Amino acid sequence: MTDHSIDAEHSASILLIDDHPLLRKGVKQLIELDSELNVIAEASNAHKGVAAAIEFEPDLILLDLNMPEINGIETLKMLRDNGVTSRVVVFTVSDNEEDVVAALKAGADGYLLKDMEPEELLNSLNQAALGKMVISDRLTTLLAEALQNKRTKKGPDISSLTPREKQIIKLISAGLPNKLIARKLSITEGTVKVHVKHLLKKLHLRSRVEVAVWAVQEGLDK
Amino acid sequence: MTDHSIDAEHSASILLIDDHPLLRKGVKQLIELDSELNVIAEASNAHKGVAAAIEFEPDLILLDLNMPEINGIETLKMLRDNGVTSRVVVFTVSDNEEDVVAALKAGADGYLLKDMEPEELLNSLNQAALGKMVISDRLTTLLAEALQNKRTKKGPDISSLTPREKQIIKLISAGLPNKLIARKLSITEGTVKVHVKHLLKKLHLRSRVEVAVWAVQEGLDK
DNA sequence: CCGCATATACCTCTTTAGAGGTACCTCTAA
DNA sequence: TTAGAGGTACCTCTAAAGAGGTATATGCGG
Repeated sequence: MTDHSIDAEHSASILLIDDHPLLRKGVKQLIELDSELNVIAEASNAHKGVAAAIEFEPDLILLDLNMPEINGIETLKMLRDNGVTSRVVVFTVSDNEEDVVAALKAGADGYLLKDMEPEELLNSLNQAALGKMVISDRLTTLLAEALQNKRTKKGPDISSLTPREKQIIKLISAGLPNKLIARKLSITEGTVKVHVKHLLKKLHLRSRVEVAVWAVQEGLDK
Repeated sequence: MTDHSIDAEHSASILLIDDHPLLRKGVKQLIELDSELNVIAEASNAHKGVAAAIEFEPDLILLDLNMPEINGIETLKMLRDNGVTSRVVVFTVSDNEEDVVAALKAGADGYLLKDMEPEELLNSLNQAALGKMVISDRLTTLLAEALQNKRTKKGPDISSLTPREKQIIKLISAGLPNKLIARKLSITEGTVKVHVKHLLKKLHLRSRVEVAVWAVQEGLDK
């Protein structure tokens, strides 16, 4: 019994989703070299991956793009639609611009190429587990060009928000707790929580703090 | 039994701190006309006021400035030092610039003059209860001048923060929960909570959301 | 007319945040 | 050398936040 429950505080749990068993094996062995990282589950396709993500709630999901039937982008959307809030890092051989942009727009928290150095991969995964966006260095130029061409700068999509939700965002950004928001709008706190929940899902954000920061940066807080 | 527990969600509790019994009586009668506002306690001096604030945890505190022995500004500082996070609105006859600036720098959430119209007072108190800063109209010019003369624009004081606390602020602004902050700094979640607690007290803020918004607006989030 | 989106309400449940306290260690200034 | 500030750790306790579910009323476009 190697139940190191104390380590639970400090080691990040990882779910691998990739259709190549050999690659999963290799990545798993590599990751196990790092005491801060821990592979808690593996999945060979989108359906199994989503199920595993829901069951194990990993801190981090390593997701392959080129999978049969359902590709990585679709898998990522399925994960988000099923309420999975784990950090998702795409791990693929494709340095195709469309793939990179599509993954990031779909809410990926990172995009790593499979030909990177093992030490670099471990380092990147640690950063990702800590909430940092990780992108392979080779992609920076590509990303810069993608941003120049299309002003796709919007991560979250404001247009999908209802008037009520925009109203809630302003109040969150003013630092008000749900109870005060409820009083101000003359609705119950429970209803405010529903709106906040919807907001987080639509914007692919993880907490009201991220909503507030995003709103202030986008100038939506007034 | 008139236990309108349902109204508790919607009516703001108020503590009056003023050394004039007659004025307290008058204000209380006025406030009781508004079903959204409810005077739950009164105090005639600073000590009783602080004790009452700790005991009743009112949503809003109406605070007189000109009191014998301990004045309103000192009372306000005592309240904050004792962990009272209620909204505090100064209610006084003084339109003296030093008083206004001192009250606001000490963390007052409003500054209302006693010669204002009753309806206006009720309206202002409702706004204050909802988290809005309320200032009597007559003071706007005065405030503008005060800001021109001294660049006293800093509400919270950044200089009092330790390096560790500034570090925590950046991570909060990045949207990280305490657990991830702890991992990133290789300390325990409990210790992170201690730092956050100190931050909130020093900056006179009420939640990590307010910290994040403030940091982003001040450009401290990087 | 139906189906869908929106807004509201209420419910349970778990996790996160925050207040309060004690304690220990290190460094520095009085 | 002592006192204080800063950082860390751990403890309990309450409140807030968020996920999940069900349900009702309204308005609007097919």
